[in-house]
Amino acid sequence: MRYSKLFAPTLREVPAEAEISSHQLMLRAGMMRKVASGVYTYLPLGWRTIDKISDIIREEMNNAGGQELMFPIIQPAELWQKSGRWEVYGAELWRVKDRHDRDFCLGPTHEEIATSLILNDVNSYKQLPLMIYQIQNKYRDERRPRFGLMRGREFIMKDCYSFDRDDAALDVSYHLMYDAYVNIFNRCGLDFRPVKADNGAIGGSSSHEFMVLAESGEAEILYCDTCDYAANVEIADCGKAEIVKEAQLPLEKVLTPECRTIIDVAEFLHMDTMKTMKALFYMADEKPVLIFVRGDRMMNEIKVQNYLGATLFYMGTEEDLHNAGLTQGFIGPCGQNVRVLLDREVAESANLCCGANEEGYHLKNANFGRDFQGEVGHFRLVEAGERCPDCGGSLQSARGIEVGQVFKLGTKYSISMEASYLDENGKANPFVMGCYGIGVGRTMAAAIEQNHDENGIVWPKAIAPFQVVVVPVSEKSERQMKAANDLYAGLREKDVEVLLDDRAERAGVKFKDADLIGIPLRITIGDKSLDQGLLEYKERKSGASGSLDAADAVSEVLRLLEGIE
RNA sequence: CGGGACGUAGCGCAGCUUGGUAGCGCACCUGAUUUGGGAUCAGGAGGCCGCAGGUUCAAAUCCUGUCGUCCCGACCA
Repeated sequence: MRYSKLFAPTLREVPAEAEISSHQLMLRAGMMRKVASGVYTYLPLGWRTIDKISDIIREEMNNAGGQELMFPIIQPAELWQKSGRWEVYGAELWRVKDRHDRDFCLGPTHEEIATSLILNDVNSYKQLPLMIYQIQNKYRDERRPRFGLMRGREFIMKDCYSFDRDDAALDVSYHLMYDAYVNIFNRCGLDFRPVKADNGAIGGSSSHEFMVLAESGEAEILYCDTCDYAANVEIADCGKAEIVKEAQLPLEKVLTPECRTIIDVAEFLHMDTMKTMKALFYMADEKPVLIFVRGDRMMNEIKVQNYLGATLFYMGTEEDLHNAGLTQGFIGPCGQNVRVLLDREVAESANLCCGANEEGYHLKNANFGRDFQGEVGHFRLVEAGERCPDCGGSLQSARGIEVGQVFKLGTKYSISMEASYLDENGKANPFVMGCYGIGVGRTMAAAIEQNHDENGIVWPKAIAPFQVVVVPVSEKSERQMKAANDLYAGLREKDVEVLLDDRAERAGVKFKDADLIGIPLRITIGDKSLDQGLLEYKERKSGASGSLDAADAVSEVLRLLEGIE
């Protein structure tokens, strides 16, 4: 590509709307432009990288046995009504009507469509396993689109669906995909970690997320410093801490006027917050429930919701609180009429302080079993520094960008959509499914988050829009242009993606742009070195520079490229 | 959806308090001089000041509404 013809409008200044590096750099490097909130045009440079990532994904998916196809974006409401998600998915589902006032949606994901395809065209165990995937735009009417491509309303996703005859076969498919994902993100040059994850709205039995480690990541992960345990904080577990044995003291009711928060109470009674418990009041499918965790801990909504199996789950309003007959600020588990969930730490600790269910009073030395009852479980967020649940090592915290997720769906969709196959005995069984997603644009953004410096993007070679940029210092110098054109032609012949900066710009501008758009290798052609029969190179990432023989430039460049990651 | 902020040229901003009909830097076009890390000078093009009402002789500026955008929280590739 000749730079003079390339449509890549670079910006010197950072657009005010962009907050994080990847968003700023994609705009500055002329890779994309915003059309509406969470909706973007990919310009040629951005699209080339999207293409490179897509190609890597395709190769690995095909190697794992996947077959590419293309589902429609527009999907009829009936399919979603059948699976039950037309109601459950909520406002995020982008609903549209046709001219006959019939309901459709723009696909946020394709479990329904995939299942309905298989339901019609796959009938026998002999056709299994089957793995189908596509790379396509997805639509989610996000409450808050954010950070450019990180969270858009329209985004490019690779989604894959596996159909197997039983759980054991699903295991095989799942691991094939898991390994393919590891390969994909490695090939994209990303520093990432697969972590255990919640299944969320998609449902199913188990799941892993692939997290690219970055400070700007929206997710918090915990990983063990000793073994390979790693999990999203939403579902992270921890090993047991030693409980200091303590004799149970008599229950005592104390006056605590105006002490409505844990901090107030702890200060007023001169005790540590870890000797208190706090009450969280939620509505689960319209029924009130109280969750108690130690005063210094945070409740884990996901774990509680999963435990309750609730679809509608939200923190109770003051009205809900009133209806349940609770006194805000003084809620305790003793003699409680509302359903009580106790974090296991609360059940295991002795002599905690809790609300007395009476305005202005708390109870000291409350003990599980003796003074209060409840369903015990793991209902709190695990924190960095706690014990690894697998090996007892220390858990570390990191932030990550979720670029992919693999799910074991089981029979959730095949049962609701009545998709089954006949086994050897002629008996109908529901397909056992898995689904596997990769955010392609998000992967690109994550790669930039992880690979940039003050001058711009530093692309990993595998996903750079061009591998080499050839920069003649002056486009007016005939011999520079001759050398540049020769090298350009030679590299193209070797299938190297090369950009020839033939613009009538000063060298400084060309260098700045080359750095900004992040081309891994730059070849500079100037009179000084040409006089000695040499060209100059500079590696974007390492900054390493030197000369190479002009007469043998093509093979020298190929050799240099070999050494760049 | 709750909280906060902002909409003035492609991008970054000033002007608004105290109303008088729009300005700066970058980018863009022409010419000259330059030419190895975002050149200099001269000339030029580009804006219904988000939109709609209202107040006023007069509105970018004051008032109301509306739309859009961004950030923080609850949700997810």
